[in-house]
Amino acid sequence: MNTPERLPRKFYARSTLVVARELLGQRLVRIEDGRRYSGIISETEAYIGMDDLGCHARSGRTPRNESMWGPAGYLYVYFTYGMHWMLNFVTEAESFPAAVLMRAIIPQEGLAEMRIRRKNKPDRVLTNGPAKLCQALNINGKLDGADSLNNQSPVFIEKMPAIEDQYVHTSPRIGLNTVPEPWKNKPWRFVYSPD
DNA sequence: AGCACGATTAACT
DNA sequence: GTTAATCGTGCTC
Repeated sequence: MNTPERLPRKFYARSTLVVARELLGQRLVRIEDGRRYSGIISETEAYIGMDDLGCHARSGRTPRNESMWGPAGYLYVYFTYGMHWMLNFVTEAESFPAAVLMRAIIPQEGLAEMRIRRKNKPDRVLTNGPAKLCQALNINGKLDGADSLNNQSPVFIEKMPAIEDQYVHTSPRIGLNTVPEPWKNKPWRFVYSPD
């Protein structure tokens, strides 16, 4: 069986909405101590530029959101709610701040270790949230600003067959409680529902 | 220096 | 359905 290729940088250097849609069905991989932990991406959200008032880039370039201005395919990992990490892949042209948030994956490899990291919660809630998948894959701020296309990268995405539109739906982004319209209800969340 | 709140989660009623 | 946990960040004074 062939080793899947990683998505090329050109994949990420496009419209964030297209990248967020097409990342559904692709395989998120975390390598740690030579072991693989992975899952199929099943939920994403797009955050697009300084004009998007739901995006961290809205308040300009700061140490926290610096990675969003970097090259496509780099990681933007940030800390929130005093306890949670979130994983994003940077998109579009360098110096344009945009990224796709990983909101859920369907676990594939490394389930046993994921269960331990997730406190033996039921499998159905192992990686069905942005902070949950970071916990299961042990993703934290040390990975912020890393290039997922570097050969040594411990986090990257492997190419898998595209998902048909029939299995995809969109909705407003989650958790933007105090974000004004029209940004609050932009249908920039993408969900892959198999079956 | 102080403060309000967050791209959430888990544990409640 | 509601709410506590928990603290870095950005904004105001």
